[in-house]
Amino acid sequence: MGRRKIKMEMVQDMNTRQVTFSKRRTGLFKKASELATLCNAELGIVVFSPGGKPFSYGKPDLDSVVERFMRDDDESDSGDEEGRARNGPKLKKMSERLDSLNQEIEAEKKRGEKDQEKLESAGDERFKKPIEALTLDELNEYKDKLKTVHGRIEGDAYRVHASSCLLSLSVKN
Amino acid sequence: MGRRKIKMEMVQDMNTRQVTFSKRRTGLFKKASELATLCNAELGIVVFSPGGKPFSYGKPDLDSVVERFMRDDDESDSGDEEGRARNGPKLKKMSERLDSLNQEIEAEKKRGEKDQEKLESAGDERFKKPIEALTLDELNEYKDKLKTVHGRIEGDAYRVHASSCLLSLSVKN
DNA sequence: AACTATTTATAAGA
DNA sequence: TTCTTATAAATAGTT
Repeated sequence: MGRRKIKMEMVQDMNTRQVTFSKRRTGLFKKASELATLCNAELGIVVFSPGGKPFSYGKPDLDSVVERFMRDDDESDSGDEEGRARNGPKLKKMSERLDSLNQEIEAEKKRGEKDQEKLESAGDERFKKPIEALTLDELNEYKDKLKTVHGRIEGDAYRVHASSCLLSLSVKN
Repeated sequence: MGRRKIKMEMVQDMNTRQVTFSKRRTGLFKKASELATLCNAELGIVVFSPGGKPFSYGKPDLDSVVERFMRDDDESDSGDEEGRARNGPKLKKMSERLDSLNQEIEAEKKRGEKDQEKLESAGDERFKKPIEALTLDELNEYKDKLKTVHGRIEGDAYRVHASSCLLSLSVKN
């Protein structure tokens, strides 16, 4: 659709890839809003840029669309394509999902305990209380401490840890 | 993009609208898969046709994208447009969401009790035990009974009732 | 479901 | 990042 046809494979040059993402994300959201308007359809989109930043579009809003989809029992015609579409996290799958999150949380709690031991020996006594009792601010501090203790933590694994703890907190109210 | 330019407003003719939806949904999903491929990006889309049928696309799959988005703390650049994009149901909002669902569940339980009274007087004793103790199969039977008792139940309200009960069950494990 | 005349999206380049 | 423009791609109306 441009000066020349391009191969449908990941754009190698990082710069070009970012530019392509930017342009095409804009185009995709525009198409989405047109579809929503022309057909009075509800829809939601979530995209992560190559850099990991989240973008979203929703009509009337993402939450309601996702919720409606979750609630819908299993009878969706799903799209397909290379990255297969699926019958989303329908109700039945919600429990599996929650289970898996809880397992993650449990696992991370244990890891957290080990980290705490290291922290204690590092002299900081503030984080001895159970992780559920920490405030969000404290959790952020804790996060930084953990980074120090771990030395070099790969971003992804760390993110899971932190978000699992946060989720634990929010679920418990 | 066609024989002539069209106004960006809901297509009036039902038939044309359905055709437009079909063509454009296909186009949208194709654009999505191209974006995902070219930029190695994760993305998920959910759309409801004018007839209310759900369609979805996801790479690697819708679940993981939605989950990742939910976990992501608040720092998303969100898109915009007429149907505003939002910072989705981020972690903090998850608890509110759960609260609201729980309230729904509580309300529906009470309604369920009244229904049960009617059911009892209708002679069926099987559903006296607390709703949490019912199996999914029993719940489905119960569902059908309720339909009978209620006479004519509007689809949407009923759907909320049923899914709330199911969610309640799954959340309790 | 296929076919095109047109409108749109966009790859390069500035 | 924003704009320009040559070209590829999507699609509105038609068959």
